Amino acid sequence: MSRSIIKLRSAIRLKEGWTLKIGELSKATGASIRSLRYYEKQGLIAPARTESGYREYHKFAVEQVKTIRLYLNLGLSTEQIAGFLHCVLMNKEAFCNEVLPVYQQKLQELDEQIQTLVRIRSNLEERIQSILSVRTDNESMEGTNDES
Amino acid sequence: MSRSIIKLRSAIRLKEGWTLKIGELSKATGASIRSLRYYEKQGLIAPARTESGYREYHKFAVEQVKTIRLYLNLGLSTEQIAGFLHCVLMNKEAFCNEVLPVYQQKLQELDEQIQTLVRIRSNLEERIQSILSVRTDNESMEGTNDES
DNA sequence: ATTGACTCTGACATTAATGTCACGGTCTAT
DNA sequence: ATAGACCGTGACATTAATGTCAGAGTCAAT
Repeated sequence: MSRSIIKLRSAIRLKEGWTLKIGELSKATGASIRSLRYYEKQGLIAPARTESGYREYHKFAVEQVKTIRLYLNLGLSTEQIAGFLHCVLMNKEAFCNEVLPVYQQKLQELDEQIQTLVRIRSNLEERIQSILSVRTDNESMEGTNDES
Repeated sequence: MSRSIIKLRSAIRLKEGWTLKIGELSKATGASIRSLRYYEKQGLIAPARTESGYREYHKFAVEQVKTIRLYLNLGLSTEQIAGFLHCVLMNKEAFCNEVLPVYQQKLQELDEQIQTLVRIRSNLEERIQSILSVRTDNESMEGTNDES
């Protein structure tokens, strides 16, 4: 079909670097192709499409995806990220009012999780010490039977 | 069919309290019926069956289930628990050699998880402080156009 | 006998991001 | 035009314990 149009598009893409295909974006960002498609389904990124259906990412998508991954690494969900991504891509984070409440909620969740883990850790530590002290006692009275 | 046998069995159960049905065990332990069946499938508990197929738990099963839940609350998996449950039900924990390595591995996992969460927490805290300080700066410049 | 409470099994759902596979279309260099 | 690399969609899997439902059988009291 319209070969000439496709060739023109290709020439532009190659010469000016305006767009990336999904594999190129994946390499540029470290996100897997699978993840890039997932981010799109979650409404975090909306690439254009070529006539043949290929995703066509603007070069700014590289920074956009890196930003998404930064927030994911903070433990935020794609849904939470979707709530302020549009703003933070255009402004400094501090000027996006949606960010702070999400951060503060996440901070509270983290504190609860840490507290839980630390409590379990203490319990476990005590039990280990208890076992070790019994072992020490028994070593000092050589002659008793260990069992599994 | 053999009504007399069933009646005899029932009489024994009621008079001596030798066995519990699953609902009774559930109430006695706080574990849901669903969970009790799950523990059985995971090999943690093996109730007898009546002629009609009902689970028939020995009264010691109450302590057994409470023990299982104690270990689950320490974050151990049913598979790990299965590895030493038999021993700890008959001996003191300290005499079961399978326990300590599991505890130590779990302790290490906990330390890693806590470390990760604390790291994320610090990052988040910094970002929150950064946003708050920007907000404060802007408030104090109310009406001025100066910028540093 | 009937009823209501209890039990049985088996199956599907839950959470969230990612991996992986199958099958088929597109692009590009030869 | 053909091969090989790339891309598309859709589906299933992953983890672990638990919830929930459906359909059917059992028990006990009337």
